Amino acid sequence: MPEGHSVHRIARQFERNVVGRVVAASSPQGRFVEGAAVLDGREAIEARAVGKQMFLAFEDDVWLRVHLGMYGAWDFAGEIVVDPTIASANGRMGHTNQRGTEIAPIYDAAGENSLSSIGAPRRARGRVRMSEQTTGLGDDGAAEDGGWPPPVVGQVRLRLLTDVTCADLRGPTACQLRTPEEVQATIAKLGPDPLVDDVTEGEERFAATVRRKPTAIGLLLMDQSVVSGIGNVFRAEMLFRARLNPHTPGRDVPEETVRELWRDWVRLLAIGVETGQMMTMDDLDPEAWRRAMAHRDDRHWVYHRAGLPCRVCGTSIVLEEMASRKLYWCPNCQR
DNA sequence: TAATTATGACGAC
DNA sequence: TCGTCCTAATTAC
Repeated sequence: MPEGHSVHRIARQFERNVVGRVVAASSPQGRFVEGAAVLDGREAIEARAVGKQMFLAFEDDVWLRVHLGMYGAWDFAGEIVVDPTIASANGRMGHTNQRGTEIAPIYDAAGENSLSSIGAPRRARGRVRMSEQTTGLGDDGAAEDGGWPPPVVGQVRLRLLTDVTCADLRGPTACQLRTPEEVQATIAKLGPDPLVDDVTEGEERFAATVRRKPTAIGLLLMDQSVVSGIGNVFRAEMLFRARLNPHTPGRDVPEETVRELWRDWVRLLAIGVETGQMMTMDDLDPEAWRRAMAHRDDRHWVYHRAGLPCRVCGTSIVLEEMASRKLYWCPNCQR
């Protein structure tokens, strides 16, 4: 269930571990057999993330488009080269379960220590799930059942295998082959992504769009044609950080506030890509930061805090449905 | 063991 | 505004 930061991290994993290699592709689940057959034996050329979508280019202009939707995830296994940028925040790579507990760290080749945070990319042996969910792999994170390739567990739509790395895709909303033109068309419909587009241009585009719409800002932030990569968590948090009422029509949001929203997204996305977590409470003292990183419940201003006192004013956080998604906000702070 | 939940998005009314 | 699709962890019973 990733928002934009996760998809960018996944694309980096593909760049590190799959791009430049020939893949063996299969669809153990059986629902992408024809597509996998086309990919099989091709070299991966490029990995690109835009908003919540990832595009993998293969030889001969064959592109794979993947959208994880609510439940999708990539599981990496085998020898995994870890991007030092990605590994830096936690000192090791891994993702969090619902409680925010670090799980499935990658272990080094000796299977002993988790990766250190500094230095060149390193090879590791183990597994990593590229989403925010727990893997059920166990806390030791080891994939030491010996066999290669790893046994298929559950519903694997697509398996991409290099000589040393295994990437399993499960539960995606979209997994399809596309032509370069189709990829371009898809990307063209998306709003600016701070990690793809020039941030200044992005700000102009975002501000111009928002300022001419009568639609509630709470809806606009989730609209991928307005801005790419924001999901339900970042939406709620950004609105609180801006002290903005989610129901304010886009065109009524002060220009400077709209621009501040964009700049906030630039900042939060960068933090998200570095840490792998949606840390929306910055300006914390070291102890509070540690707590926030360790426990998901300590990480947000309003998300998932219905009925709890606002961290700023004590008012009970409201939960309401907006376009059939849960929206959390403080009716006192966000006027 | 079953029900619930989830960080998405699309299409039919 | 609904229903639908996709999967697995967590919670309820």
